[in-house]
Amino acid sequence: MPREHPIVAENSLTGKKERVVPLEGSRVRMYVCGLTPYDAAHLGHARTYVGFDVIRRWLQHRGYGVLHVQNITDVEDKIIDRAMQTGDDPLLLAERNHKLAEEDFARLRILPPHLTPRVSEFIPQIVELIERLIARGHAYEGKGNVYFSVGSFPQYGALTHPNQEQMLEGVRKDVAEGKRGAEDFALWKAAKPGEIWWDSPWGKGRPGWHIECSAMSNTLLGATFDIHGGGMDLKFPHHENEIAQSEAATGQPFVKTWLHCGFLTVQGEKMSKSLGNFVTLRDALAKNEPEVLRLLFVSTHYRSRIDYSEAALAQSAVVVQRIRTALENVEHAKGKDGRSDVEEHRLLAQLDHAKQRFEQAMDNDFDTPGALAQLLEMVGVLNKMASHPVSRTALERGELQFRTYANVLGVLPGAKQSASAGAEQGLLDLLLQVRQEARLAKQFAISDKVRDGLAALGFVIEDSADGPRVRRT
RNA sequence: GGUGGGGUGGCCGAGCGGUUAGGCACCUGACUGCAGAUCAGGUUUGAGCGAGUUCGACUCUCGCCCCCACCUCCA
Repeated sequence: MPREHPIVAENSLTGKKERVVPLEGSRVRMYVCGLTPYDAAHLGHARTYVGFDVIRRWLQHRGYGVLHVQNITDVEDKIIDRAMQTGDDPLLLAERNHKLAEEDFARLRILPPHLTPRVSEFIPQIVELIERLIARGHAYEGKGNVYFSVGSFPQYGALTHPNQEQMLEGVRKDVAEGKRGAEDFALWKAAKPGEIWWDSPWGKGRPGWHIECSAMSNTLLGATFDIHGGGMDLKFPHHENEIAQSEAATGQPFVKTWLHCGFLTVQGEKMSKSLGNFVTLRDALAKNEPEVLRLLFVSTHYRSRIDYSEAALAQSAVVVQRIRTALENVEHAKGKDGRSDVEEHRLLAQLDHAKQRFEQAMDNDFDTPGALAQLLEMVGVLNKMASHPVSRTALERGELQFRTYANVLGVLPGAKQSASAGAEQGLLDLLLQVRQEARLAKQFAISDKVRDGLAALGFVIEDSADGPRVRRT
């Protein structure tokens, strides 16, 4: 259990930075609004989930036990529409897309949530919650639909402070059957012909949007929990309605800290399926290392907007390569185990300083750009350690520290295939040997021809004090 | 229109009432046959505009301009 609680985070509910102190011991209960998997996951989704992944990793690094629940909204209008078009079973369609998204997220090194509840698995809990809301006078049935009575919950709007007009404009016109207050929203929708349905005390139907998150979080995390997150766009009406449903049903505060991620934009516009300007995560992963995408995401604060572009991605790739090079330099330096000296102590002290500032940055509302700056500071120190060279012990200590913090951001690149295997490796070694001999004989035209030729084939040769190094592009 | 967030050096992007953010790009030097990597240093006397508070503001206050998001489904 952490001895103290150094982390502060900006709570969307209050707009202020608040100390993160778990409601119960050192255990943080976190609910993140997940995907509605009617289609492939795109980079915008990736941004949000990497954001919460880093938050979770930092909480864990600080000694908290995080229970991470992230739902899958597998019963929803868009899924039903899509399934109707293709003739698919809506639940199977959702499950299929979810599996694909899960694979993508895993490749992005996003830690899987501990629980991934589906709406279709929580129908009894949802029905029970709606019944409770009706019993408490916060909901009513009309023509097979059930609505939440916004008027019965005077505290409505704590998160986004919508005015009356907004609440009225915010309602959906197509589900107005049997509705009393224009600002009321659906908890249960009567089934239309051909739609998926479940039996309920109000007839055949399905849950409205919003209610599933209240039912699932209440069942899995309790009436009150620590952190609830999602994209900025979910604040209104989704999260506002969740608060109303949950607090009206339990009479207890719903969530202590609300965290919202900013958007990924393309040329200044939000990346979304409806705008058609999205890049699927799968495509992005086919063209970029996962660490490059993560680095792009963490180089901006989680609440800020990230403008996606090829140029930004290219810049991230350069930084990832810089990290990889530093680790390679350290690896090579380990072979020549130097002496501990004053310089070594100075470098270790610099490393320690960067570590402290990294921690300060992360403690301060998960300031990943600030933390990244310190991580790159460590890269510089590591390179100095590699060229000094210092003792093997110091190198190993430095490397371990660096890896620990790089892992918090999830930007530690995996080793690239150093070269190749079998006969190819033999040919490569032979060419390098011939090139070395040419260099020693000052036959630079020949040695450069070998280097250029190999570069064209994807093998970059870099000469160093202790021989040539091969890197694959 | 309402609500919320923001406008920082060529580009990306933080913190902070006075002390170098960091990266990318570019230039110079060291190292190298050259290149690359790395290190050292430098470039733009940074802060949308105007006014105010202050010994001092990029950081606080007010006004104006502009951008984005939410207000319909949305991560």
